[in-house]
Amino acid sequence: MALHLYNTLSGKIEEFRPLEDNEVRMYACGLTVYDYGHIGNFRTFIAIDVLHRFLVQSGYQVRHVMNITDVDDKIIRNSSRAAIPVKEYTAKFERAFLEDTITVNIEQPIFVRATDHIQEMAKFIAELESKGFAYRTEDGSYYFRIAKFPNYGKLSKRDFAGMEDGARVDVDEYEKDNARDFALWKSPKPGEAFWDTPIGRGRPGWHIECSVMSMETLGESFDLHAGGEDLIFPHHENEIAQSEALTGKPFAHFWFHARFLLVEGEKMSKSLGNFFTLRDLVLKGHKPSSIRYLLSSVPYRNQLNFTFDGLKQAATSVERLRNFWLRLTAANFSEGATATIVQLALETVQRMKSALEDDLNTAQAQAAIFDMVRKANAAIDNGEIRKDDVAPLLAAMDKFEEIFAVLKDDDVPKMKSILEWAKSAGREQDISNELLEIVQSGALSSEQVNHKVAEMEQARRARNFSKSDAIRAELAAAGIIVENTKDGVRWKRK
RNA sequence: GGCGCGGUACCCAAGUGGUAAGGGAGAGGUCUGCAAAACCUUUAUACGUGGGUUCGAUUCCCACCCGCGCCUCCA
Repeated sequence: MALHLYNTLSGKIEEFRPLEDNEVRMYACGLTVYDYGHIGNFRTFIAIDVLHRFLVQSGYQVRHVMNITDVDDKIIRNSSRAAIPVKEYTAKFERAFLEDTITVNIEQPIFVRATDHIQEMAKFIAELESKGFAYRTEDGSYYFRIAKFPNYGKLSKRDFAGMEDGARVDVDEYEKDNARDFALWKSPKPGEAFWDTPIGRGRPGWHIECSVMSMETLGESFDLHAGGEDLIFPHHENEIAQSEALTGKPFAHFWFHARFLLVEGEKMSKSLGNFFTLRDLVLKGHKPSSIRYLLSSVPYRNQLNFTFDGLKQAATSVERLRNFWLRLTAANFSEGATATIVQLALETVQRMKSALEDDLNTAQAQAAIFDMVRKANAAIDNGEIRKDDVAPLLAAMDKFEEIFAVLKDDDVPKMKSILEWAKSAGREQDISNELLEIVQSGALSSEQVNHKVAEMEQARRARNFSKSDAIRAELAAAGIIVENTKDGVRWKRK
């Protein structure tokens, strides 16, 4: 079997084959930086990241470009309201977005910024105009002429054939030839930000940036284009129209769309009060690893119901996996190997691979690792695991980690920096006690903890339990949990 | 109205034409100075409702009910 993905363009699950043998060129629509990224954004970005990571794991060279939209109507409006330049307005959110991608362990793509490509966009539009696909209106805006592009609608499966030029005229857009024609370039209204270009003053329409930047970085035809499901129409449909009108070649071959999530069973919206940015959740004391785990646990084409209960469950699940990893690395096993265990590890790797090859079925991949963990834990208890079994089991865990990226415990420093941000951004009132407690567990260095734990062990061996309990309590207060297992003592941060 | 997706145990959530993965939670037990971790057992006569096809359907078809998405900005 090989990787099979649902392709929005064909409406079917297809085998994914890159245009060039070993290289995958993919482009993803990133964030419009007029605000902080919310969990819906990150559900999509994590789905794309899982794809990226799995392609790498499958042996491909991956060239993954993600755009940052740093000019659009909302940005223009908000920045002019705040009376600050566009660039200054977006810089803050752009920085936050880049930090957030690191917070949830997104394998870094090549980021490209819309405002760095304005001149290329103008050139692109000029070429479209010379080929008759674009026209200029009286105010200096440019529109794409849909009637010239017969395939319009092929991605979103819409039929525009019945639409004649001028058949329906939108009163607000009286300058357009056809109501469906979309903006390539917008002339500035008084006071609005603009760029000077050979096609005049103005700013790009929403869709043009992705056509320009993807073709510039990946070529006229590339393998895969990704985004949230809402982008299918009009954004991606329009990108196809512009791009293929210009080049006459197929644009992206695969179209990958992640489904919207629900929050507590309802559509996320500010008015319902269930709208959360990534930072909101961390401030409430939720670990980035829990968030990532929950967001990746439901296959990307299924609706995911994001709940706080689910977030707690995710935290426990991650904990279970981390505990197993610790147990495996800490315990002393006898010499030799047990064939059934080695076999189990190999089967698990295979199960994960098959699951992910099946349109990235993350739920099944997770089920596979949990099956292994349960069986291996039981085997450890029964003394059936020996030294040479550890490496294959760890290898399976590593394969899992390469995709899901939740086992490595670096939550505390990440949460700490978000805590610092909150203080500097005037969000003190949103800092929860849970967050403070977790961050506090990072206060003691590992050396300090090791020292205390050794002291505690000494007291325990001397059966001085009042002293050992006192140390245990002291460490617990500092957010350190000490565990005495059959295999010896170990500790972890809360 | 057009196009599309889904309704599976207490919760989250896979999946299959032959009678239901996984996680969480609950209950009981083992281990343990305490705590934690771990393990074992247990928790869906059954997959929205009603029909149909079939030897057999949760899985296919039809209708209905409910939820969700796109059709204007939105991951």
